[in-house]
Amino acid sequence: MSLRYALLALLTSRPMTGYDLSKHFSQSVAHVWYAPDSQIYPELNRMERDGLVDSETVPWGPKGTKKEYRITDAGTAAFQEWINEPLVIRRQRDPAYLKSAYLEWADPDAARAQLRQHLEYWSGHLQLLKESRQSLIDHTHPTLQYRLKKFPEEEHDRIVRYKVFAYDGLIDNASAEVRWARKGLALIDELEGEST
Amino acid sequence: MSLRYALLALLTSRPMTGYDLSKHFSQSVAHVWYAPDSQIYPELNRMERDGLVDSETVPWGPKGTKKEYRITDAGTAAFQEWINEPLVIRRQRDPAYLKSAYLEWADPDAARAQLRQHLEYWSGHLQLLKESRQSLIDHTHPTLQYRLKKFPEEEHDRIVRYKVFAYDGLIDNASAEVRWARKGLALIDELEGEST
DNA sequence: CGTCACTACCTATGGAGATAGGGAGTCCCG
DNA sequence: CGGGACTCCCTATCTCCATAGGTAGTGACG
Repeated sequence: MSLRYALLALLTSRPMTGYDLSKHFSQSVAHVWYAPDSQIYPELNRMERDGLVDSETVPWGPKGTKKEYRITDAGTAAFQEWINEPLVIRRQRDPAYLKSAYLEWADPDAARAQLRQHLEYWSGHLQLLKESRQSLIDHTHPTLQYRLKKFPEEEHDRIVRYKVFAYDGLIDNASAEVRWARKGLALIDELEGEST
Repeated sequence: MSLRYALLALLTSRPMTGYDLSKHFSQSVAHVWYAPDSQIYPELNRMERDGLVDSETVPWGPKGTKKEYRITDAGTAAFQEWINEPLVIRRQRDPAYLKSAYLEWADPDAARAQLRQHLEYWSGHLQLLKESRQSLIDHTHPTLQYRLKKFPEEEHDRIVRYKVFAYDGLIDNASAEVRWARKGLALIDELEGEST
């Protein structure tokens, strides 16, 4: 059910089409949550049925139209209720760690390739997270700008600091992954001899 | 499909019943992978159908029987093939971070309760991880003992070090979560005033 | 006027995972 | 010998999520 609230969260900043939301989920917000459009469109329909969002059909070009979704009061209330609810603890289940616990069965070069892959993915991710964090701090983050307009100036610092806090956690996690992969590569070199 | 390989991984140490495997998944191995028995039993049946495991019905008490699963050569081969395959990168998707990015909408006490919950969960988890890591190092880890018996002495250090490496990564992650939760609690105190 | 990247919206399908049960046997303790 | 905790095996159901498609309009470029 988190997808629903992730959508509501985005819609608290401004009205958007399903396509806009989908873009966000595969770009900036993807650090916090991700969903393909095949999940988003049906969910938006359900949310409209449940009265959490309103849709307005707006013209787009000579013949086309698009549906812009706007959060309703009921939607805002539902979002706020969710944010105050106790956490649902998610078991973390990463195949990378499962594999790493049995690396003695692996071909050293395959193991190296995997750790390099892990390193590459998390380094890139870390870079993006750092850039997003910075764009929050200097208020160049696009969604943040829409969001801040809805709040008085004296609230801005508070809003930004919570978001930076979230990114700090994500950055710490990503850094740990990068460190871990590097350590693994060194370990393989030590136990199996230098790479070929 | 990771469940299948997690099961094979455990069965490389010794034959087990579905119940044994289920116990492992909710106890020691739960740090790396988790599955409820409702997933395990059907998967074992499919694995037997696919020839990755053999089952032997052994008597248990006067009337009862139990089915002990043993990995086959085909199973070992499949496991090894999997371990050498490139990683399937998993997007991390933790509702705790989604919520934390919108904490300005939350009631401060609810936010505090959530972070305390996060802190408690990860502190406990961290403790368990550290204990498991130690039991690997001093060879008191139960599954490890079975596993080492199957390998010559000179391999033991290598096997243990890979497992410790996996745990080191998990411990680093859990530590990051603990740090993050503490930082969040301090942030709320700073922004909203001390807790009531 | 064609084509190409992009915007916009949607469906089908299947696997994974969580939750919630059921039913039968064992073993020990009081 | 009865009750309770535990062992053992299994099914049903529902949500989530990923993958892989499909259709139609837009706007810019050559």
